[in-house]
Amino acid sequence: MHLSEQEIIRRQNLQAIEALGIAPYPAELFDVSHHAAHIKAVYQEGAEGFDNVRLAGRIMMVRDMGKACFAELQDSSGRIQIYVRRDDICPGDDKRLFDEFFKKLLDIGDFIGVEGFVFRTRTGEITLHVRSLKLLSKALRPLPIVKTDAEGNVYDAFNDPELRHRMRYVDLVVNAGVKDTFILRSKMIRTIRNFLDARGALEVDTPVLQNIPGGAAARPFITHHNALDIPMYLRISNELYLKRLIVGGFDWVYEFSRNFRNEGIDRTHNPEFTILEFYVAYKDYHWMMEITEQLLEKVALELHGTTDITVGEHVISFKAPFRRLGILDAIREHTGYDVSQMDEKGLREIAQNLGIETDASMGKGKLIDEIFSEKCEDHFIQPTFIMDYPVEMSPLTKRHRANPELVERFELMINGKEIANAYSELNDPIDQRERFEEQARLKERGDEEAMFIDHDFLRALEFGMPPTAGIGIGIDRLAMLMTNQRTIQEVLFFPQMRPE
RNA sequence: GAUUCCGUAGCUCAGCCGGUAGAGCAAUACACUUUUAAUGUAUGGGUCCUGGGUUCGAAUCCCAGCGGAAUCACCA
Repeated sequence: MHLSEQEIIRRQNLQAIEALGIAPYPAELFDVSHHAAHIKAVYQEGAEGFDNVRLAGRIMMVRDMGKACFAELQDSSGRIQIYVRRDDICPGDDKRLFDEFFKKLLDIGDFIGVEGFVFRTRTGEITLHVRSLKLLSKALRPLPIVKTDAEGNVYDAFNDPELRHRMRYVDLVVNAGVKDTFILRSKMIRTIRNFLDARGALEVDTPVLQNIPGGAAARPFITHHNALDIPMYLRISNELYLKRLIVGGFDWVYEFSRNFRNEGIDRTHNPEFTILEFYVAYKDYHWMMEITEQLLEKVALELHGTTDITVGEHVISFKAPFRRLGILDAIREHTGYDVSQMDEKGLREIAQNLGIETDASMGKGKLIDEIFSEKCEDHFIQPTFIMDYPVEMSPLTKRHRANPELVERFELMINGKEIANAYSELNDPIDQRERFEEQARLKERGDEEAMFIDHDFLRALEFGMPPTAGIGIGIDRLAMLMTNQRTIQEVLFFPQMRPE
């Protein structure tokens, strides 16, 4: 095992600490009474309750002044300065606890617990004057120290994405703001959960390991069940299970579903990701648009106190209602072509005029989808419901009430990206069987993402499913918007990477 | 999966017309009793990603591999 100079020194310090009779990893609890941020927020001179304060955290910086030191202690809430004077922590003749242990053997990154009283230094810094100090855990590796000056300039930032993501624990300790992103993500999920629960929705758990990976068009991860000796799949979607629960008589079910798709990794894709799905009986996709815009408006308000959210160069308004636009109208708006009455041949010509590569396998629906995603999608920065997709692309969606070539589907576009996908759910079991059979034909022709036929799901539909609206909302992408992050890796604690 | 760029001290980076490996922070030692990213002085620290090749000589040039980033493809 190769150790750097600094690691060797820390191991020597560890041994020296033990030689002084001090436990480097004590077992007993340390009774924390306060947190740094709270003290800094509420402390006033002469205030009660600040004379027996117990804090615990990492030492992040030491300013050595000889017989006294200033140090910065970082706990889960933030940093606070502590003042350690030799004669306070070593009242007798034996000064080793300060001269040896504190000044020489403690390192940046070590966890300590301190007890003392809060005061304000002559430069105005709220500080804990330490009366006693205890080592709680010794750190054997040096942290990359990031410094920030009074103007907010950051020096020596720990900013290599590979190291930050592989060692997120270090990233969280040293990079201010990383924690805040994840706290905001958590608050976002809590807000959504509260919103749904308040309306009577039931949070449910459905299988992650599935026999048939249904509900979406994607390549699954395959595994194997030994006792049953059958292949199993990590779910690409939980859609078909939530619909079974609607068949069973629940009015509104939801699940934050961790899905797995065996596809590329880039700044908007991770092999496992989270989608909120919910299904509501007796509703349609118009109702779903209303509840979705209310939900997102609520999330923006809870997280930021405003509906205007800054995302990169844009300010995005989450104020409901959002714009609604048919996909064919969107194409007319951004290409000038009216494709509503066109046949496949006409669509192919237009696609080619627009510089889109086409091939013979593309049907009408696929061509419309291509034209939209190549030429239109990027333009929808403000939240927009794109509605009424071609039927070919949507095997689980009810046909449009007024136009049988379309389906009652919308995708919510924000910042040029799809954030949500929703339908009036197909509940006609005969139509559903035909659509599955069409998918099966595509699969036989080599389309790896075409859907499997799920006979049990068809059986469920044959028992009868009420008219239902359903939606999937990309939680990671929504978190990117709400935290103004440009990569999915920044909103996942441990994004997938190649093993070291 | 394709293309381009990158990989040097614990961290951030320089060095790359081939000629003994550099800086700042961090570390070590000493001095300093209230400091605010950076007190002063001194010191130590590197399989220059890995493996091959060219060369008298490679961190530097060439090839392959590994890892990362960006763009594209697939997808949410």
